[in-house]
Amino acid sequence: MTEYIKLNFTYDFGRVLDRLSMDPLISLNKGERYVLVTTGERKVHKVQATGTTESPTFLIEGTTNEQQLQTIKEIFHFNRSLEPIHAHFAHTNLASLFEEHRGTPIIREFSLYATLMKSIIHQQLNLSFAHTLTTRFVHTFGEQIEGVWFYPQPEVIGQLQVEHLRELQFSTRKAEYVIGVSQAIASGELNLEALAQRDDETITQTLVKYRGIGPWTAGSFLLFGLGRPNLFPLADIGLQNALKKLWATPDKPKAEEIAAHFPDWSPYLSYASLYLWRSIE
DNA sequence: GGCCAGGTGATGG
DNA sequence: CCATCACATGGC
Repeated sequence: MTEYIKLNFTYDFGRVLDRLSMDPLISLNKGERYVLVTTGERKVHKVQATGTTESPTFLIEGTTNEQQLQTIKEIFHFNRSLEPIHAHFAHTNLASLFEEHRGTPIIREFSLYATLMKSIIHQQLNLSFAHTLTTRFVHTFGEQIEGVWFYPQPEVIGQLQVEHLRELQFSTRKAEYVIGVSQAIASGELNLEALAQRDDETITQTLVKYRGIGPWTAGSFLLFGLGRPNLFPLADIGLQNALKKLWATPDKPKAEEIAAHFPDWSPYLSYASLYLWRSIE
């Protein structure tokens, strides 16, 4: 069935498509203003913008129940207004940044498992090679449904040997990480859907017990997997570079120098992170 | 050719 | 507990 959505806040879907188009595994059409969403339930949903940035409306195809519709709304930030966030940053030192990127939402990854796999694969790699590796991973072990690629299921990856991923040019360590985390999920020891109900701190403490998941990856899971609003990954090189540029300093700011602004930016640190990343893309 | 990349775990003090 | 280092490979 097709659902119609109308938002009562500024929302720039063009920017959303620009962002999503950086991921080679996502099918979208900028001209026709739609993206095909591949959820963890292995269903394809078409989300198409029909309105404007100031008066945003959307058509959502392929949902068969209310839960799926809610998932889509959460992925696209349709259920949370951006206005309070812009109002909050209007009187901070990031005001110009937020004005420049007005209406940019946090877009979540399409599945929690995919979030972890993608984050681990992307660790310490330049974006170009990271995309190559992720695409090989999905094309080799994933599944194509209705012409769209889905991430593999954890059961499939959990049964692989390190050599299988080495062939795709994974490092030995990265292969171990990906397989190990997949095994934990496949066995039921690690239940991401249940974990998602807990608070940020509990989720981080649970995830970092697994080899290959450190603070950065846990932060990515919270921010991009769950859309949590108050995350700022201090260790992230991209954010350090973005602030260096914004503040026009010769060196990257130290963690303490960045953290000093957290009181001003909270409880929306995630949006500060997101808009800073945008500023260097 | 050297340094870096949307880090992490192991090691040694 | 903190600083340092190996890891693995492509991009520039």
